[in-house]
Amino acid sequence: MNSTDIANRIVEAILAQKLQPGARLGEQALSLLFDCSRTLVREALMQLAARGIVTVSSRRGWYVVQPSQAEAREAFEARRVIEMGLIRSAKPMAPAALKRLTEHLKEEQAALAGNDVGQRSYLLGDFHVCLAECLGNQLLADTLRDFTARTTLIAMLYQSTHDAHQSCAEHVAIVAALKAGDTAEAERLMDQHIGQVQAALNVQADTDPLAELRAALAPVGRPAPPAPGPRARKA
Amino acid sequence: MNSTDIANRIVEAILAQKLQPGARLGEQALSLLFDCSRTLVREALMQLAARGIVTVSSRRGWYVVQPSQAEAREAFEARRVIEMGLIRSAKPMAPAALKRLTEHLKEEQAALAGNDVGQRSYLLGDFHVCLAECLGNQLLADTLRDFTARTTLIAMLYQSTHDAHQSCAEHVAIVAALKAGDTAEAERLMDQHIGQVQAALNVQADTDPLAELRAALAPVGRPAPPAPGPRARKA
DNA sequence: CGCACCAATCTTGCATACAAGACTGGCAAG
DNA sequence: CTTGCCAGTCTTGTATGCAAGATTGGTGCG
Repeated sequence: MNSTDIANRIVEAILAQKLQPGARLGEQALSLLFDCSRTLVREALMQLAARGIVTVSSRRGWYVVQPSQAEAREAFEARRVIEMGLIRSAKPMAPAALKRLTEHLKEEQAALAGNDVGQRSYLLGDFHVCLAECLGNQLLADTLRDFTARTTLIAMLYQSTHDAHQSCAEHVAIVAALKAGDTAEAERLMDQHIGQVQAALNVQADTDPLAELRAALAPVGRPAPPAPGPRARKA
Repeated sequence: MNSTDIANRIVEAILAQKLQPGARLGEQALSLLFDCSRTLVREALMQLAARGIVTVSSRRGWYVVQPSQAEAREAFEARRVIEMGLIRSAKPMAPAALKRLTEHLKEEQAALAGNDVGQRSYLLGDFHVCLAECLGNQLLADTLRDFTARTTLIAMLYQSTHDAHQSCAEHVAIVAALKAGDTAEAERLMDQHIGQVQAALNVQADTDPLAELRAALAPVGRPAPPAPGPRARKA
């Protein structure tokens, strides 16, 4: 169990939505959990900080990042740029690569049939990483994994209502287009797909900095109280 | 002087071609240099390892990465995908952003006039980072910085013969196209530019694993001895 | 002369100790 | 009741110590 393993475990937990944005990652707690010294935990957290997945507040603690609205926009924009560009410049895919993607889609569908929300979330995100690998670029695949972790956190933070079944169907359509050699169509579908995911975010927060608190503190069984209008400050 | 500062210093040194690929980065040497304990150096190196800029060989030492041919291809491909996609999806640029790019071009030209090869290399690479920032995506800009460090190392490793003056002229043309609002032309120019840089690599090494040694050990004042043909092994 | 072996040395891997900032809860003064 | 203060506790920040693998240079044997 070295520091890279610990970092990977944390990333996987995020991809499976088992770690919320803002979750505390205490050095001692992790060292107990992984049965090692704080040194290794610290090294893992440092690596994740370099990848923009956790942040450290001086002498206060380590936390899973909570992307702001602007960062959320950048993350989706980045994924759109990379994935569309990747498809655009793709050469015809090898049969083995297509087979692997098809296998992945099967796994997604199996997870949708089951009850494991974590596995479902993980596979839906991993599709994009898998696609990058199949298109022949491990470097971009690794980059996309980090960006996917970020968008997963964003989806949790902004209470995305995106439907997993729809996502999977879109993945299927993308692979079908690739299989047919129609990269232009695949690119269009990918653009639409990322747009769908992004559009599902609940972005009311951009005019109401207390939205998160308000939602969290809303009385149970009733919808959150509406945000007071700008005039309310003077009332 | 914290670990992030140390990491940044190392990245800057690479971008300025002051650290060769394969350069040894001993923990103790760096701790002496930066007047701190090995702990901080180690954290910095861990961050850089997570970003793919250094590697560690167990109990042997830390080294600046030496990208393979395949990794070189991936790095250029990744930059092409990101930068072209970024330009393609660019909205018309703000005057302030265009001003900043123009300033940058001036700096490049000043460096070309001067003798500081490090500054020259740094600015030529930083243009791309700067462009990404001006196009409004800090996340991709940071990603590109790491990829640029990588391609800089590749250029050193494969003895690129690319001309700095030509690169700068191409940057000028790209900014001109952006200023004119002609993103299609800018995209085309960027594609061509990255292609030029990539094409300047001396890729004879792919059939001759000893190319590096042969070049390094060539008698001064004469070109490197030609690689013996495949038959030479039997001779 | 060549080769295997071994000790000395160097380097990282990991744990632990201690220092110092940040937060919490209680207590007392207003 | 509110507010300011202070001690106790928790958490990270940094250095250092020791263990163990890797390398190297020398030495003795064949």
